[in-house]
Order: sequence, then C-alpha cells, then structure tokens
Amino acid sequence: MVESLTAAQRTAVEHIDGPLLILAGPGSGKTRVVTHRVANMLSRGVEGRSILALTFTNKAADEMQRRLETLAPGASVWMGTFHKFCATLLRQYAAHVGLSQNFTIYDTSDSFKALKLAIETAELKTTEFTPDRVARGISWAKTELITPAAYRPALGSPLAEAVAKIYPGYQHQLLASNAVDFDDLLLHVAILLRENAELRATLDDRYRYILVDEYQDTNRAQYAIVRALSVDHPNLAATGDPDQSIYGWRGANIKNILEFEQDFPDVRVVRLEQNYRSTKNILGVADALIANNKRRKKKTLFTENPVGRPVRLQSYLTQREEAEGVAMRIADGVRQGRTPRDFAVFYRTNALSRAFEEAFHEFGLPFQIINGVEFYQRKEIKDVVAYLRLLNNPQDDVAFLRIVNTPPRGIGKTTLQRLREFAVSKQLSLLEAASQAADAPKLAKRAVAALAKFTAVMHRLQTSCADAVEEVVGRVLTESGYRDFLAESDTQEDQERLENVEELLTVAREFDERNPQGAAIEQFLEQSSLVGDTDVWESSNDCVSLMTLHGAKGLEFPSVLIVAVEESILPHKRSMEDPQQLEEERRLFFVGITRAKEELQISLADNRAFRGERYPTIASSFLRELPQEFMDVDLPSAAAYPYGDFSDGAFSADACADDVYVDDAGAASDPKTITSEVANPALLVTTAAKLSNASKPGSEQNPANSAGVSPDVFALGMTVLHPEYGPGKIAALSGEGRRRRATVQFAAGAGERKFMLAQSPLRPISKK
DNA sequence: GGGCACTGGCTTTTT
DNA sequence: GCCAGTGCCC
Repeated sequence: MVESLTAAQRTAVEHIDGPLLILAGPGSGKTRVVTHRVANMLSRGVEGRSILALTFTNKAADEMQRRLETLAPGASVWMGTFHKFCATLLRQYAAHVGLSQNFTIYDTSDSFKALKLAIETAELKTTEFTPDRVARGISWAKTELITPAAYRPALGSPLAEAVAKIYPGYQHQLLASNAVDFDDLLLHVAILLRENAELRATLDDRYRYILVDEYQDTNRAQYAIVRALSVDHPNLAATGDPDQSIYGWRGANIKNILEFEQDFPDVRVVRLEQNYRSTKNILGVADALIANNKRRKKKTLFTENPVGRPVRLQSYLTQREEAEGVAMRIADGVRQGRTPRDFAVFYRTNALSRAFEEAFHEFGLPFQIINGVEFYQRKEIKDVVAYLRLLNNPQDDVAFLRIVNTPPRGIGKTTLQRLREFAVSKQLSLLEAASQAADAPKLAKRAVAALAKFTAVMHRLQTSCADAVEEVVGRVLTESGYRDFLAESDTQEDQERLENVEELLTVAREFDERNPQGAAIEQFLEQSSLVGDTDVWESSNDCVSLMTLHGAKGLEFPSVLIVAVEESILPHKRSMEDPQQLEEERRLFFVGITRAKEELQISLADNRAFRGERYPTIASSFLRELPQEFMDVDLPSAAAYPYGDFSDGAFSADACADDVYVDDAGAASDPKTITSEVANPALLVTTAAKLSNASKPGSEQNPANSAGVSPDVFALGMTVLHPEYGPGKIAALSGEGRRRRATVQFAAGAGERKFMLAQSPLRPISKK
C-alpha cells in the first residue's frame, strides 16, 4: 500500500512516535494519508485502543472511519468529534464536575432558554443587551476556558459586565438541571484535566497516539485538552491547513496551527502540496485568491491534473435568473451524461438557498439541502425528544417547560410562574415541584390538578424507560396525547408535523437495530444532540447538493457552482470591517473553490431581494483577485459596472493584494481595479435608481402590485381574484403601504394563503 | 388561561 | 421575510 504514496505522503504515513504536523493543502490526499498512517501503526503493533482520532465534524469522522475500515477491517480505533469524545469522557467522570452521569446536552436553543431562565431567576434586567449577545459572551468565555469564578469583565465593556453578572447564574442553572451546553462539554473536560493530575496522567497513558484533524479549527479549550493528553506521550499528529480555517467566529484559534512548531519543538513537519483533485485552472484561481491573505503559511499548490475547462464567471440580472441559470446549467450537464450528484451549489448563508430550491423544483432536478432546517431542530421533534429528555433526566427544567403544556393541558404562564417560585424556594427541580404542587402556596386548585395530570403522564412513562427506544417513543406519543393532538388538527402544517413525528419512530427503530443490546435512551439522546442528520447525506442519493460554504468543507464534487458572490454576502457584511475577518471570508471562498474537481462556475446577480425588497448588488471585491487567464468571463448585463476593466487584465492578484482593506477613497484612485468603479458613489446611485424604477411600477408612496392595484384598495371581506388560485375572500389584513399584507381564504381547495399585497397578483373582483 | 394578531427585531457560518 | 415576544380580547 505504501508504494502508491508520494515521498511526502510516505514520510507522514511512516511516522509513528513524536509530534507530527501535516500541512495539507486542499485535495492533497490528507484523509488517505491519515488513514494509511493509522493502518501502518496498527500493523506495527500499536494497539487500536490507544489511538484517538479527533475530528471537527461528524462527516469527517465517518469518512475516516469508513476509509480505515477498508484498510484495516475491524480495527477498533476511537474516531469522532471533540464534542462526542468529551461527552463520553464526561459521562464517566460527571461527578467530578458536579453532574450526574445522565446529564442532558443542550443545543443552542436549549441553552438560550436556560439563559433566559437564569436571567429571570436572578431578576436581572437585560434591557441593555439581548440574551443573544450575552449568550455569545458566555460562549466566548467558555471556549477561552474562563469559568464563572474566573471571569473578569474587560474594563469599560458594558456587555462584559452584563456577562459577568449573568454567567454564574447561567452555569448554576445548567448544573441544577444536570445539563451542559456545547461549550461545557469541552470546558468541563479541559478543567478536569487541568485540575486532576492523576486522571490526566491516566488518560494521557490511555490515549498514547492522538490525531487531530482540521487543527486550524481548534479553539483554546480543544487545544488545552489535546495538550493535556500529550504530555507524557507527545505523539500528537495534527493535520490541517491554515488556509482553510473558517471557524474563527466560534473561537477557533488559527494560532494553534501557526504556532504548533513552537509548542512541540521536535515536531516533524510534512507539507502535502500536490493536489489530486482539481484541474489546473481551478487550482490556479484558488491559489491566486488565497495569495491575498497575509496571515498564512505560504504554500505552493500544484497539480498534474489536466488544465480543464476555464472557470466561469457569470452574472445574471436577478437572483431568480441566477437560480434558473444555475439549474439550467446543471440540467444541461445531466443531459450530457453527468448525474445530479456530480453537482453542488454553495452559498454563503442558508437564507440564500430558497431561490435555488424553487428553480430546481421547476426544472425537476432532484436536490438535497445539507444542514438546512435540521430534523432534530424542528419544533415537533424537539417536543417529543424533550419527553425523552425529561424521562432520562428529571432535573431538566428546560425540557419540562417545553412539554408541560404541549399538547395543551391548561397550564399557563401564571401557573408556571408560581410553580417556579415554589421550586426556587424549595430548591427543587420543576418536575419535583410539580409533583408536590399541592403544597405550593398561591397555586389554584385547577392548576394543581392540571400539573398532576402531567406528572401522572411522566410517571406512567417512567415505568417503560428501559425498553427499546422505538417503543419508548411510541408510548410518549400515545401517553402524552401528542399524536392525537396533531392528528385531530386540520391544518396542513400539523399533518406534516405528524409525519415528522412518525419519522422519528423510524429513526428510533434504526437506532435500536444498530444497538441491539438495548442501549438506553441516553445514547439516543446524545446522538440526537451531537449528530445532525448529515449522515443522511450519502452519495447514494442521486441529488444535486445545496449547502453553505461552511458545510462544503471536506467534500468534493466534479462540478461546483458558487453563487451570490457579492459584496456584503461574500465577504459577509459583518466581516468586511475587520481585516482578519475579511481574510477568513477569503478562506471561505477558497474552500469553496477547491471543492471542485473539473468544473467551477462563480456567479452573481445584479440585484437581489433582501427582507422582501430588491437591492442592486455590488460584485464581491474578491472577484478582482481572480486571474482571468484561468477564466471565462460572461458579464452580459448593463449593470455589470464593476467589470469595466476586466479585459485589461487588471485582475492579477499582485495588482490588488495590498489594497484589499483600503477604503473607497483609496481604491478609487486606481482606475484599473474593479473597486475603482464600484467605489464611485455617483455610479452606484444611478444604477440603484434605475433599478428601482425598473422593478417597481408606481411611485414609492403609492406602490401597485403586479395586477396594477394599489394595496390600499383591499378591504376586509372583499372578494379577490388570484390568477392561479382563483377567487377568494380576504380574511385578514395588516400593515401599511408596501408592507400591507392580506390573508386570503380561497374557494377552490387552495386553502388559506398569505400575500404581500404590493407584490401579489391579486385583484379585487367585488366590494364586500 | 388560551388564542390570535400585531409589532418589532433580526439574519453568518455549527458542534 | 420570518419568528418570537407582547398585548389584547374572549
């Protein structure tokens, strides 16, 4: 097996003891090297159980596992995400940090609720800062390994002061609920290792060989964990690529990889620079782009692959045309012998996916959205899972509050308010408090009875906890009344919810099949909180994949289309000010480009709807960093203003490398760059004005819809005509002017629909 | 106590 | 455009 490797790859594969840093460019066969290395270690007598392979995503872990399985069938090497590893460890040592072994893992929205509870309990006012920002502050502290006790607000930062006030209460709330948030999984373990020398030594010895994938994405907590396990046995192999560091926003510290060599002086560094994935054109574009970053380790990417087709840069008039154009390209490709799964569409934010979904529907192209609204995030699924959580961990207050009145049992705000007061005063969990509700002062008889009903449900369910998960879920659905509640509803939404809930039964069954020895609900819950449903994504589905650029990391496709490459989308608005964040945006683009094996199209639209309104766009400043020698540029529309000089070859990376962060005035002084024209405010204004005139008939004050009717004309009870749904009656109205909305009840089976009147094709056919 | 309608606020990316 | 929180009415 070793023969098929290059010299650099072989060096990495044959390295066993001592620290190793593999700097692996995109498509350089990193996973192959890592798995071969593990196989090599095993064949040299290293025990599987002493090897620990940590990844950042489940996807990466699965892929590694799969590839290792073909090289060394049956090897039992621990592979998984940091979070999963920490969860497993923490279950063993829960008592050390004040948890019980059956603790719950809160996802972001659960944590958010816990935070609000903490704020309420402490009767703190957070008028100044939204819980959202406080949550981020706490999360940041946790990834920096700062405990509530150690937290010191930065001087002169009101937000930090708010965090300082709330953080201890939040952490108390979590511990009282026997729960952890995502950051806690790492934090608790890192602290545990720091403060318990004996345990640290034991684990260091247990996991003698550690591999960390995507090392550039590790945060301080992860770094601390890995370091703590590599003191006596510093056999740490880190793989990564600083150019693909795209998680700085959640605390990833690119320094960890940039300074690896200082951390481990005897490290062997291997550079994998040959790319086996992409064509010369694609790689050329990627390489030129990333050369604009200053904070990096220089790498020379090269490939022996064919030149391939030029990279296309394509503009469209509207986002709709972009979506249709992309769909059409893919449909063409399929006609010429490709298959849908060869294609992927990448966008910066999930919100951009909609236009493509619609266009793909229209063209009859099968597609799947990776990490859209995840299954486990859906309300109905979270509801049912909350029952399981409360069964598994009766202290889980967030779960309690979620389901105590779901389905409705006549338990309202006031009741819960009083119940909470009672619980706090008696130091009880909410479920305990509920079962002693009769003793609570201020609680009405009716409320006590309603609570008793709920606790009775939970007690009945408790008796069957040990059964197969599918059975438990089934009983939850029946006993709780949730299934009947959904089944009796006649809205279509609830019917879909019912289907999803039934789907959860399938998920549970599959889980049972995989864990025949009757693994507890606990594992099922852990899976549901730590593993998204990305596993569903398999190349087995012959679908076009739609995903964010972040989601694309680690994947590859024969043909890639990156869309909406526009200023304030890529780079994102929030990242444009700060040079470091801007570099991260560039890396994100780089990651997207380097996913492509054979074909790449980069596109943008001249105007785009945002929050329901149209805006003219500005081409991404990154585009001018792409060398046109590798490209085929098609910018047909008049509004392609930023590209006036494209054909002059003003786009070499060097020409622009230094003024990436320069403000408008600075860039405008150079007439040869794109920004020079983008930055011309006058030009922009003209374009904007032209566009809004073209796209909005009628004046700003008196907008008319596509049927030429002003929104003001519509009135409650009026009969209206829709070209597709036919006649209907206006059931509700709200808003004013452009934002005026109507709910229309249609006669012919179209049901009830909502419209923005100014954009709808509705027209009145009779007054009242 | 529950349901509905309206307003306002916000939208990056994910374990 | 969407959701969540709020306030109002039954």
